[in-house]
Amino acid sequence: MNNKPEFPICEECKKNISSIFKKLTIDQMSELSFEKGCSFYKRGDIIYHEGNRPSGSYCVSKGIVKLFKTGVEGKEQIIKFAKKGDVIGYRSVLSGELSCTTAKVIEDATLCFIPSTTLMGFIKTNSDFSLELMQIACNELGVANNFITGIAQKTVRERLAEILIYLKKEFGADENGVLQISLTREEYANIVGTATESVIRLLSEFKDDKYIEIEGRKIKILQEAKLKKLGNVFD
Amino acid sequence: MNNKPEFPICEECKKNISSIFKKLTIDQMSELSFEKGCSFYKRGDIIYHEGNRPSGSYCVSKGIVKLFKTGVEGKEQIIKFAKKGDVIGYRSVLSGELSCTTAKVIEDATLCFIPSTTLMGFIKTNSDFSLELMQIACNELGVANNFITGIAQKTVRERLAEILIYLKKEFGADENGVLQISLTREEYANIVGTATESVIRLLSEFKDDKYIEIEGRKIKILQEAKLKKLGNVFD
DNA sequence: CGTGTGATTGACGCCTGTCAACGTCTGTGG
DNA sequence: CCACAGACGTTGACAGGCGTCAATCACACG
Repeated sequence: MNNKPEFPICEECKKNISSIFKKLTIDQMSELSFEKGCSFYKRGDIIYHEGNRPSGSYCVSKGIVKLFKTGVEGKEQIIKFAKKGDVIGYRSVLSGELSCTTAKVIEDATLCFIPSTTLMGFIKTNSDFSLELMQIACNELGVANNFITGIAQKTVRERLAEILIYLKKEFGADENGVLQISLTREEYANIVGTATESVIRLLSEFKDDKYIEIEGRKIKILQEAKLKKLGNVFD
Repeated sequence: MNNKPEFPICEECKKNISSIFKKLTIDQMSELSFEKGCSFYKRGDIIYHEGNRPSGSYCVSKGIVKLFKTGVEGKEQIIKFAKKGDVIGYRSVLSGELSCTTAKVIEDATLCFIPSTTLMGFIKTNSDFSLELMQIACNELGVANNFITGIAQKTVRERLAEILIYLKKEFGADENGVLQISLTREEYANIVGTATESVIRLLSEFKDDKYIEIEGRKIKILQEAKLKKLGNVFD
């Protein structure tokens, strides 16, 4: 009957345990509801561009967004994925710098826009919220440090195995073990830092070794333990 | 006459423009002076270990400290260097996680220890201080993202050129252009993510190309512009 | 049906990691 | 004072992982 995408309610977001907004007061929640904007995006849409001065941050209500930097030669380096409950674009707002990444939609998404002034207001008046945000930033910093170490020390093969495990853990798999997230070969390459052809060849090898099954962009994890071992992933 | 190393005064640190403590109130400054500990460390000393739960953070008053993660095979990956005015160990305190790096002294150092409770107290009661700290964390996150992109996309040669430029910018050079910071070949390798032998060979090549001069650990930058071009460094 | 994007495969070769041997320097202990 | 150990630096040989280029195929879309 009504095919219009649903407009997200902040209260709903607040209930989400992982949401930073749970620390907001009632008044601040209504302020947020009033100030925030909300938009629907399709795969390929760009939320914000690297190098621009951001006017606010975004909260992902639905869908998946990739954040990437553009290196020399124009090659993308995917820095992270954001899904429901994640806040993106806060780094540049807080540090007062230009955006260091571009945010692009991978899976049709709904995002709420939070103006810088609103966000900064919350930070200045609500220390719990502020601390929560700080925790997120610091956690992300730890993840980045791990990423650096992995990319610097592991082989492409190991990193690819690792990323498959990560994607399963982060975005889940269906009842058959097929990864929920769907990425192009090039996107895989842009995560692990290699050439598209290398990804294709290595995925083929994983398939030959019966670690995974491939059907187009659908990747089914058959032997997670073997992949973990290969990728030096310890839980 | 008096060869004892000088004990740093917080007030002095506060004057330092880059210090986050400039946002503290008078009362908080005296609290900090009262609560803080201070120690002297020699090259090779470890400030804190990866995997431990930290009891506080440290402010570098003098010297240089390297922060590194230990990857598989025990190889170090240097994540960052900290020098006068930098605060280290705050990430795990704020995120409530275990330390994700080890901090080791590279150049004899003086550090002030700030207990977690003191730091958290400041954060909860002083939103300016809190914001300042958040800016530091977010800035560091941006640096990490750059690092990831570089290490994923650039060749070892490019990264080595880049790091030489970075070290000059960050730690300066004497009147002859010799880098102030002194690192072993292995440490260079652990920054750019390569083998020690590769660093040695590439530094030799840079020398042959007259980009640098080498005398033991002293590295003199001869042609910064060429190195910048090689490393794809744009100011 | 032409066009464009993404996936695949093969050929080729260089960059880089690994292994091994050796040189240099410093500090330590006999 | 010398021998020795240990850390660090250097060089050569060698293989193979991985990037690059090019051609082809599959598939969706206007």
